[in-house]
Amino acid sequence: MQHRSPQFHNLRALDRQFFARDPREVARELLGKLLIRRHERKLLAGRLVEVEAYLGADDAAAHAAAGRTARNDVLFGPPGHAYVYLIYGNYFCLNVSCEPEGKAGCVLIRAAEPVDGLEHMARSRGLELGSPKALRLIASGPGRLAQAFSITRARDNGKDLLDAISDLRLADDGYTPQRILTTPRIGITKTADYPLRYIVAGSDYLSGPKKMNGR
DNA sequence: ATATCGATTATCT
DNA sequence: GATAATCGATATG
Repeated sequence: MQHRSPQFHNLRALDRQFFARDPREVARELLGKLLIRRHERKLLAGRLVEVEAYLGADDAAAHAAAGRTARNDVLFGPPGHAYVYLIYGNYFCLNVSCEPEGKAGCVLIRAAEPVDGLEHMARSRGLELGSPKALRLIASGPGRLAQAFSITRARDNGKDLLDAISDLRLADDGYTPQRILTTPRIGITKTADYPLRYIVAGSDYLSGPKKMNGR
């Protein structure tokens, strides 16, 4: 018997053209969309509440700024694909490639509200679901989110996130966030003043200090 | 060949 | 609020 979550009514794939645009537009419109993962026969899902745009040569904080390398190759490829990299030797970060093929740009997926597969994600994060704070710790940060969804570079870098068959994808269930705020990006030193972080106002599942979240 | 630096997080004080 | 952990990419000699 297949369990079907009520949140998954009217699930639509996103268009390739949706991602073939400036990362700033894509980032803003990605808020509220679903990240969906199939892992070890489990369905995992989260609603995006925090993302950041990274541009090309004119954005020194972007991995693409120094040009195309083996590491960032996906950023210069077709839009809508996963760019996964290791950060600080400890965690992975998930990005979606943007812009038409040949031009670099991406959106970093920083936080999501857990929607389905909470038990499995909590276990991946080493959390006990009993405590009220556990929900907030599942995917409130790029490293945490990758861990919750079992995302690694070896497993996921380069994957097409629009393929309905893929075990990692982005989809639209028609939900639209009420209010969106922009702030400077978190954790960078170069071009640190660009307001390229987009968050769902008032969400309980954001990363970073409260002052960065409009409170 | 060696040193430094991160698009972070957990665990302290 | 401060710091250790940890390793690949990049800078420096």
